[in-house]
Amino acid sequence: MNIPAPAPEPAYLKGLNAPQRDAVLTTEGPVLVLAGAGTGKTAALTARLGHLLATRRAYPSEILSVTFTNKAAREMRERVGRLVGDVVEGMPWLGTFHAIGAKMLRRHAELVGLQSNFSILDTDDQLRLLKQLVIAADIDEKRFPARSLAGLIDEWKNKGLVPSDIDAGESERYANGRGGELYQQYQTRLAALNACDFGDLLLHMLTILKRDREVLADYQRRFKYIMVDEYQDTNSVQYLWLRLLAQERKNICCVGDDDQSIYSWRGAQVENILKFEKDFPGAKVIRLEQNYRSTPHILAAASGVIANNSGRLGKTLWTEEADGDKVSVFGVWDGPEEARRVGEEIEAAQRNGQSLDRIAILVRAQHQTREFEDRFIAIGLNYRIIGGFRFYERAEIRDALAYLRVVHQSADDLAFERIVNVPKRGLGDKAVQKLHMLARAENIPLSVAAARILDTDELTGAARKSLGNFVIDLARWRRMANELPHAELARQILDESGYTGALQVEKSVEAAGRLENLTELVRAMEEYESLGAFLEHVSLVMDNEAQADEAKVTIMTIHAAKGLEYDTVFLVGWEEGLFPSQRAIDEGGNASLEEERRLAYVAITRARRRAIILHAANRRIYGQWTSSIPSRFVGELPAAHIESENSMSGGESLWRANWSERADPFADVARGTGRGPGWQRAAGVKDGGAFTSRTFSREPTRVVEARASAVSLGNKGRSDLTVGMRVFHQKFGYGAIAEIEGNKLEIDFDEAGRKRVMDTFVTLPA
DNA sequence: TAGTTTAGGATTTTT
DNA sequence: TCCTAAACTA
Repeated sequence: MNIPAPAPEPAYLKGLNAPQRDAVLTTEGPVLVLAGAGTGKTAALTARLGHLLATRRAYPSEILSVTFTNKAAREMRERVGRLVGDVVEGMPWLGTFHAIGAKMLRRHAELVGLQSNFSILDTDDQLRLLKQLVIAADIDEKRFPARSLAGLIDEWKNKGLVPSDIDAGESERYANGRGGELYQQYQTRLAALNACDFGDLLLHMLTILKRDREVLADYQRRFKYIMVDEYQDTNSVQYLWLRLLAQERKNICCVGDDDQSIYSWRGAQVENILKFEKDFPGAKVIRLEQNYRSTPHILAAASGVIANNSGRLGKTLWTEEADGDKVSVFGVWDGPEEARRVGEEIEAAQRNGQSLDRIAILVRAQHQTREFEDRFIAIGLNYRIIGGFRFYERAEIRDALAYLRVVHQSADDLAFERIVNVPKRGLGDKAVQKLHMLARAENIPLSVAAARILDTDELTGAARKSLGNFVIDLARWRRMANELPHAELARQILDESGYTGALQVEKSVEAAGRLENLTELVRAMEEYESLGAFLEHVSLVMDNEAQADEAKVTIMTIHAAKGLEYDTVFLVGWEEGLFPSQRAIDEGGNASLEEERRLAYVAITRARRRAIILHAANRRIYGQWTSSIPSRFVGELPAAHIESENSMSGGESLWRANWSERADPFADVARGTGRGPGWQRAAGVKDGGAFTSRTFSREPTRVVEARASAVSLGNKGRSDLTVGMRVFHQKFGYGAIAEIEGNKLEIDFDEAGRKRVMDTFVTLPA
């Protein structure tokens, strides 16, 4: 008898549980997947993508899948690739919000007054630009730091507000109501620089989608399916942007976990996930609750802590894993002892055959890493710190990139300013100020102003000669940009500019490292098809995966650890004032504390087998020794799932004396509320992998060439000047106009003799 | 213009 | 305490 063979199951469904399958197979209509920590979210998401492709519901180019981090995008691309093969290479709309925003914006740049080769400024450029504007607006930068304006503008952009949306109340938040005005000026300046910042990548696109029905309709038609990862982290622009795009077909699938929302300070709106069903009526909500990562004790500890938060969507995580070890809580005397203790534990784990790669130390704030670094150096333990300085943030890399930016996009004044005197060319503040003056008066980029000022006597001697050479170099490099492979171009620029030369002369250890970094940069360039594509990559994909050579313990912030997992996790510095941070306690009220608690939840759920929580009784903060009490989160851990130990040299009594004598609301850290459902057990989902993204964006239109002579450009001069008139010049004093040629003047100065100057530099005598 | 001193300030940071 | 950015001096 023939028993009908069951239909062969597609490979991408293998190993998925019922709700995961549901998430994969529900392709039509809005879907919200509430995925708790370690519940196989990425597996479901990638399988869903694979399913859409394998069943030919959509071509790769018809699926929009957005993530927040490059790492997540890379991982998804890689995993989908494994499921469906090379088709994934053709998935042009898989990426971070910003990368996708940039890609779209390059196609429609002219709709918001940009050219398609616009530069993307990083926060450093942004700050320098704002500083200039603040000073120009005669605002006391001491009282109203440009940094806070930057934060404010960022916030507005995250909310989807353009300058005209800023009302008086909002504007009040900077320099007595001048916030809106400065925001407007900033945007105007960006347009002149043919540049935009990170926020603009999304905000400009939102403006276009709202204003241009054709463009919107085109994308709505194009994207048959939309998938969003980490939905709890979306901010308002991202939300509005998604809603517009999904409005037509409504095939949107958002995956997230309200308990892991830890970026509200960056504008993320947990509300977005909470109101999904309202935004998309008839939405199907799927909960992934089986945890494949951690032991029951770890899950119980995490659940016990997060249960103290209100307004959650609520999930009940469970596992099939065996009990394992209870969560350890160690009280130690001070910071150094904490580091010592962690070091010992790690060495013990190592002796048990555990790889350092599977161990992590999670800190609340970056500065906590130092203590461990010091200790690990002392005992010779391999470690790696995530965060800190990234490759593309190093000064030499940014300098090199600035050279390339100026060559690629001549209006990029910020890049020009950065490198005009690097290496030292004797072009200091004064010379740059003159260029600025001319550039502003004539409404031209600095690099053009540089060329024009040479036709005059504004600059003399060494500065003039030096700038002359620089202008000639720039012009040559721009010419070469069209002829040479871009990596070769970069090599030549670095060489001919004297940049590498200056480093070679230096002969210090750092200089040698910098040269190495530059070599590495040039090598990296070779992987991109054009200079434009490379620059796009570095501005958006500023993470460089640490290459995995030897096994190392990882030290990083909890924020950086989101989405990762380790066998053994040390959670250090669980003290009031550190975690939760003092800021969260003082400001922001309950909402801030709840975010800290979610952070604690994220931290605990990174652990697969062992979680060790530490708190010190004394800690040095900004050089001051301060005694501290255990974090309230320690008290929220369910007693049944933890094991406390006090390893302080002075013994328990001393420790207690230390903090119980201070009338402290948390001195009675209640350890035993006996919270926590009965948990059970599972397998592992692993993060990781590397993929070097290669980007789109063909070489843009020819760069605007800086001319050595301004006359040919036919600038019209000032109409208020005539030959014979007496004028005043800052440097040369009084004189009479002998000749006028466009915007350039020949003047016989009383003291200085005959000079050529730009008309913008002279004034009529009073 | 470039090197040196001093005052202030100091979470988390996907892009 | 320690790092960065601005004022200061050679």
